Formats: sequence, C-alpha cells, structure tokens
Amino acid sequence: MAKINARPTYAQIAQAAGVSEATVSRVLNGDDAVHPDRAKAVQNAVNKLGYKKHRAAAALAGGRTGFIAVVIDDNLSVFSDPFWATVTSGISRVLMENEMQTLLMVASLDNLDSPVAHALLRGEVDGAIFFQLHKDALIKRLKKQNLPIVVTGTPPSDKEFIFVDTDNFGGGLAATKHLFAQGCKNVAIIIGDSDTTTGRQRLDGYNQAYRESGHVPSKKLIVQGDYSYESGKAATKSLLKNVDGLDGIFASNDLMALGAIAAIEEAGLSVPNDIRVVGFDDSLVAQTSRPALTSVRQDIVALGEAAAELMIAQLNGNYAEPRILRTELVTRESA
Amino acid sequence: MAKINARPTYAQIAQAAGVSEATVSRVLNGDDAVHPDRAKAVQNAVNKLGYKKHRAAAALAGGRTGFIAVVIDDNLSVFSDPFWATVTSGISRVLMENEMQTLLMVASLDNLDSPVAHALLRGEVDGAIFFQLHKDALIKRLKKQNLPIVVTGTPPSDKEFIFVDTDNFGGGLAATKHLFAQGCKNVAIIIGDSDTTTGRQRLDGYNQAYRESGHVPSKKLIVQGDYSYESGKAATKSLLKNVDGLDGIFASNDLMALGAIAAIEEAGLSVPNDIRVVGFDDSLVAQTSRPALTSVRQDIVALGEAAAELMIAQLNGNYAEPRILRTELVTRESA
DNA sequence: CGATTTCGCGAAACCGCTTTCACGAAACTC
DNA sequence: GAGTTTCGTGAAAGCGGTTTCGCGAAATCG
Repeated sequence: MAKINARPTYAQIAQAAGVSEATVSRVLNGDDAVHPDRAKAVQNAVNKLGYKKHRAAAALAGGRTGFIAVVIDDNLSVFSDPFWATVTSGISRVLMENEMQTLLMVASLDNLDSPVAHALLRGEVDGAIFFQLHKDALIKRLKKQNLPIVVTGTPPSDKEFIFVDTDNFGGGLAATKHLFAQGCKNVAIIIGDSDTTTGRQRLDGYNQAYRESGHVPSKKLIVQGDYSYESGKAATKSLLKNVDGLDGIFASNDLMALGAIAAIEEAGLSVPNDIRVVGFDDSLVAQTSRPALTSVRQDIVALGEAAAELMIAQLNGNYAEPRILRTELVTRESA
Repeated sequence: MAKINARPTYAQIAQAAGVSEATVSRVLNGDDAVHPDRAKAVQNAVNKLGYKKHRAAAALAGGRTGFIAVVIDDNLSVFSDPFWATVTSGISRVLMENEMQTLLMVASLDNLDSPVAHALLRGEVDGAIFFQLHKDALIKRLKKQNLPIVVTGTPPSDKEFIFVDTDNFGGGLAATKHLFAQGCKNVAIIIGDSDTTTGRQRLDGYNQAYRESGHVPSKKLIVQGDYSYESGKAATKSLLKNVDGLDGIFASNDLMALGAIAAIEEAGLSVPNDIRVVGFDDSLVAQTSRPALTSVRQDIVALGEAAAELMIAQLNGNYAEPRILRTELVTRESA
C-alpha cells in the first residue's frame, strides 16, 4: 500500500562511507571489530543520509523481529480497569527507548490453538509479556520453546517465571500496622478477591501485622468484596452490623475504601474519628475524595517499565530475576 | 533469539503440491488465475504441513507489513480512563480476525521528529489509528504520504480524515429531551470539557433539545466540570445555589452524574423526585449506583471495531466514510 | 485450419539486511 | 626474520516470501 518515498539502504551507506555492506551491518549492530575510522565514516554516512534500518529486512535476515508481545487475557475485567493500560504505557515507553515495538494481543488464553498462541509459538515476536495468570498452559509451552517471558503480577507457580509485581504483602502490612499505630484495636480487611496472588498477598500482609501486634484477627474481621465501590460499601455495612468496636478498615483498593467511607458516614459515624480507613493503589480518587484517603501507593507505570527492562535483560542474555516494587503508604485524612 | 523449530516454507509446500513457489504465492494471496485443481493441491499441502506465512519475509518482499499502529497521545489522561483501553480491545479483535496485528505506540504527538513519527513515516506499518486529536501536524504529514489513517473521535477539521465516533450530539439531544419529557422545566448541563469536539457535541445536543422545546437555556444552566466525580459534585452545588427551580441535570459522563446525585442528596433533596439526573457512557457504575443512573449508552468496543473496519476497508482500496455510532438512552431510576 | 490472443504457470530476480567464509595485512611467536 | 596467530574486511550466500517476465498450450479469430 502506502508507497513511502525511497529510503536509503545499506548499499548507499556503504558507498558513501567507502566500505562494504558487511561493515555497515557490523557498525550498526555494535560489532566492535571494526576500525574506529571506518566506524566513524559509517556513522557519518548514516546521519547524513538519515538512514533507518528496515525492520522487516532485519527480521528476515537476523531472526530477531524487534517486537515484544503484550498479551492480555480478554476474559478478565482487564479492560474496565485503567491499571493495565497504565502498565502497558510503561512497557511501551521502555521498549521504544530500546528500539523495540509493543505488539498488543488481546485474546483468551485458554486456547492453545488460538491465533495469538500461534503467533507467539511461531516466533513472530522476540518475547512476550503477560498480565496476570490463571491458566498457564500456553505460557509453559512458550517457555519450553525458549521464548523469553515476563509476567506482570506474581504468577501462581512462583519461581517458574520471571515476573514483576508490587509488594502487595508489604503494602498490606504497612497499611495495617499504620492503623494499629493510630490506636486502632479492631482492624478489619476488605479483600478484593482471594483467588489471585495479589489478593492473597495483601491479606497475608494484614495477617502479619496482626501477628506482630500479638493479636489474632477474628474471622469476622475479614470480609470479601470485588474491588468495586458498591462491594466496599456492602462489606462495610455488614462489618458495622457484626463487629463491636470496629475502629479500622483496610480495603484492598481505593474504590472499596471509598465505599467503606460512604457506609460509615451513612451510619452516622465519622472517618477518621470513629473509624479509620486505608485504601490501596493511591489512585486519583484517593487524592480527591473527602476525607482524602490514606492509601498504599504503587507505581504502576514503573511496574510496566520494570517488566520491559526484565524482558530486555533476557534478550541480551543477562541475568534477570523477579522484581518486587516497593510500596509507600501515603497518609492523608482518612487514617 | 528464541530459535523456534523449523517451519515449512514455500519450497516445501510447492514440492508437496507439485507446483512452483510462484503458484503457491498466488494461491495464498487469492490470485484467481490459478487452476482450481492446483489451487486445491496447494491448499491441501498448506493444511497438511500446517504452513503459516512468515511475516517478516512477506513484509520484505511485498511491502505490506500486516501491522496497524494504534497511536496514543500520552500527554492526555488517556491512561487513567478505561475508555481507550476498551476501544483498543475492539480494534485488536477485528485486526486479528483479518490477520493483522496491533502495534501500540504511546508517545507525545507534538513532536514531528519522535521515534513514533519516524516509525510511522517510514512505512513500518500499513496504517495508523489515532485516538483523539489535538495537534494534527503529524497526522497531516502522514496523510500526505498516503498512509491510511483512521481517527477515533471526531477530529477538529472534520472532513479531512476518516473517523469513527459516538453520536455525541444525538446522545445529548436524547438525554435532554428525555428530561423534558419527564416534565423537567429547568434542565442544566454539566459539560466535561469544551475544547474537544466530543464535549462540544454533547453540549450542542443539549442546546438543540432546548431549541426544539421552544425555550432558551439560561447561561446559568451551563456549568463546567472535568469528567471527575468531584467536579460533578462541585458543579451541582453551584447549580443548586444559583438556579431556582432546577429540576433536571444532564451530566456529560456518568462519574459527574454520580457526583451530581451526591450533591443533591447532601442538599436534602431527592433523585429523581426533586431533580432528575442523566449521565453519559452507561458505564458499570451507572448500573450499580443507587439510584441507578439513567444514561446514554455508547458501545465502546464497537467503536474500536468500527475503526479497525474502516482501516481494513481503506487497505483494500474500498470506499470508507466516517462512521457515527448510534447511542441509546438507558432509562433507570435517576430520570 | 492457420494466425492471433489469452491464459496458466514456472524460472528467476529481487526486497534489505545478516552472517559465514576466506583472504591479505598486521601482530605476534621463538 | 621465517612461521604462526590474530584482526579487519569484503564477497557472496542466504532469510522466505512476491512479482515480473516469457513461454507453451488453449482459446479465439477470420
């Protein structure tokens, strides 16, 4: 289609620099076994002619495509949550800096026979970054084929893949400890889901804080939501009904925390005077709500950047190990 | 990197089918000037060997890459809003069905000299889909190079590009008319922004409804928010203060509508008894909030699908004209 | 029925870059 | 200083498709 105006090729660079095409290739691929003078000549020619490598040609000849797949399971509510889009923007930025492109693949991952699976298996990309993980048949298969892989979010089978994640445990711990430190005695947690490692780790942090405080949380204090505002509100209502002396709530995300505050205020109580509330994510709403929400901040863009960096490390044959990103408790009015 | 197991090539298909590689290519590219028998032989061989075209090779030889760029301006709050991610999922699905891949490019578009701009100008993709448009220097440049382009959201300079958009005008009109039909006399609008066509069109629809009703909206009835919950609440508070007999509010998105409801209830009034409220988007919160929100539904995934379809039409040399997607008023409790 | 078109198909060039291979020069041996 | 390595380099062979070109056979013509 689009017939773009003629671009310079190796032939022209080679001629302009007075070297062979092989040497041009060497220079452009960082082969150091080239005499500095010639290398400089090539560089000059490249700059002067505004040369840019032809991706397809390089891919065909070299076997490396310069593409990294970002694979998103459309099953999940991934697309209703800006979280993943934000992660992706981080990935994209870092990849682009390294002259790679982000190939977006949205598909259900159950199917080992889907177009996406084929594209991946067939080596149309140099690596793949996955979001969340439930079924991991495909990804295991890919790994067997030596396709470099990075998982965003802790995978169920921990040590098998290279992954990046937020320190959910540490965040939950810090949030809960903060509530204790503020004088709370009966701290509840509203978990978002119990079947992802993310949800579980935040709960683990909560439990750990209790353990460190020398107390044991009553089962009544652990209630379940689904990360929505409404579920936070409902969960809190039931807490208010069932728990005597409730004075602190750690909600697994900001939306549920806001729901909790709404329920508390509807019950005629005040945040933070009667009950303190901490959220997770430090999203925009945490800052703008009233009372402003104390929340565990995670750097979502950084998560994506880290994922991309781990991918690049793998591609370069460098050692890459899972990365857990630190969280930070941002204290505001609500606790 | 990843050395994938050997894949069949034309040579093997050709041999298995007893034809030349040229014929294989013809069959696989839908050239009809091939004898049916041979074509069938090729098809069989392809199926039997599980052949899949090598993208890079095809791109190099044929000039078509099979990639469509989805270009997102990172300047904007694009990534805090799940809207764009949803659109993208629609795009991706349709492209994949047509054996094309989605290349995600996140970048500030101001710069005519960015890596993204170069990748686009250089023909690394067969086409580009843009989200929103503020600066359009780059896109004009690309158009001059005959790069097929689709814009999601009405571009400022309307007729110049092929675009897809929701019928914002019709939505605003329907929402406002609905309020009148419910007996409202003084209907206010909370606009989200006035500098995008989207925002302007919704306002235009509102004004049109007034015109059709034979009345003129007081300037006091038009207030500004920024699509956030808080801004909707604040705007409504000022409306309650400044407007006598206010009995209807059309908010330019659901979040602001919810803010409006909160403000109304805080003022001791009831929705919909005292004041009716209509939102826009029919997002998840519209369905789960209490009172459930009457809202203008737009099919966001369909928006992406339409964008991809228009792109494919262009690539096939078919006539493609801008597409405005119908909206639908979903009536619930709030109005 | 011979002359002319049309049609289906294969040979081969080519897309732009990477990489192997071999060769001459420079740098080492002892 | 002759013999052996090492180093820098260019020629050339791919990578796996697409496309042009031309040829023989079939179809059309007069």
